[in-house]
Amino acid sequence: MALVPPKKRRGPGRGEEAGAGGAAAPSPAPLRFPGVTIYLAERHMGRSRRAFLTGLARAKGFRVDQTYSPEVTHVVMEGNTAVESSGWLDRVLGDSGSLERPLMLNISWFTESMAQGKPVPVEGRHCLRVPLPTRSQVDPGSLPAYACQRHTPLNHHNLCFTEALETLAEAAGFEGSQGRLISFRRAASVLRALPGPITNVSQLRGLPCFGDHSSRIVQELLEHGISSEVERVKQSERYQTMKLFTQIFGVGVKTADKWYREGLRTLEDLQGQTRKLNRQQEAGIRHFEDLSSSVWRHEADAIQRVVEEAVWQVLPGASVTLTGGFRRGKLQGHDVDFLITHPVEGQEAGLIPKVMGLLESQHFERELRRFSRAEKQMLLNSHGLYHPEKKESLPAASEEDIFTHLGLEYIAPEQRNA
DNA sequence: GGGCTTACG
DNA sequence: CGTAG
DNA sequence: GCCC
Repeated sequence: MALVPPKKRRGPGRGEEAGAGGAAAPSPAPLRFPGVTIYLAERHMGRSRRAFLTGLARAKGFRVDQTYSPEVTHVVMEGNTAVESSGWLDRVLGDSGSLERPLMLNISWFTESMAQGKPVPVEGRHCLRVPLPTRSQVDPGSLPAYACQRHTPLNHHNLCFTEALETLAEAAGFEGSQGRLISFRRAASVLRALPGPITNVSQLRGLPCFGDHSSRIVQELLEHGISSEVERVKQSERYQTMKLFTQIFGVGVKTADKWYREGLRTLEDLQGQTRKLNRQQEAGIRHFEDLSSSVWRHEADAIQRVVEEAVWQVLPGASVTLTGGFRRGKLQGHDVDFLITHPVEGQEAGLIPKVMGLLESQHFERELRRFSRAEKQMLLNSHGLYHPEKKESLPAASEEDIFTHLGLEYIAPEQRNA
């Protein structure tokens, strides 16, 4: 496995700006969301509104391009119909890239993202509604029955339907119906592999994993834009509580169900009494917020560089590879997975504790410098301590000296696993 | 009506 | 019983 | 719930 080269920071690549007619860009904020490039389709939006929205987004650190290019990840159109959006996309993409199509979104995704000051995860309601009649028929029959025989992109064309089916799968799991769970999941997976949106129930004919129930859900969504069954499930106290509880690290369906039957409903209910939580669950609740906050791809890249540095100090020649969701192209995740290997089998034995120790000592070092600056107004570097106001330098003769000058008790290296 | 991923702590 | 990819 |  090749070593991962230190990645160059991506240039801003704000897209061909400037053009002649573009509204004078008032010093846009630095780009904050690598991996998200917005294109606002002017149709139904109008030039002035488009310029206004562009300025708004750029001020919040979004990249907004004035012309369409393959780098665009999110196309936002005013209005709520995809009837002309697919035609629009066909025109701008030409025959070239059938893969790597951008997300086609209505203005709700844009306004929600502006309100939150960050790109919100794309959900079904953000997608352009697909009208009933249309050409672009999906060719069934040829779709293999196993997901491992199909190409399944992260971004696809049937989010409204897959979300609904995934909800039913999840709810089935909460009721202990593993069979139903897997069936709904397979049906959703099939839709993720289709080359275009389902626009008519007839297109489900012949697709694997689609029986009466899943087909009915899609039909309801096509006809009413909503499925009463799915809505009922999402509203239910049972679903909401089970979802909350099973999100806790260390809590599965069995435990969540037991708690539900005992009448518990909220995280506070769980913390309330000295409930018999095991260590894992206790940590799961304590770090609930942290574990549910999201990590962006560029943050994962930054973490990779940190991990690489530490790993290479301990084991030169080792390779650190990003795996998990980010390897599959996700822009957002809730953890960062690495695979660490070395060409000589066995060399990696015992690596992890060593790397942890190294990172922790780095953390201790960082804390020492932060303490020095914040509490003592002194700058600490490898040469020693410096007081910028008094302009005095305190060369570091020994570590003990530094601790003494900072008024700290000396902490031996083996006690620095912070 | 049986099967629905698998290994590990 | 839980977690992981 | 869907497939065999």
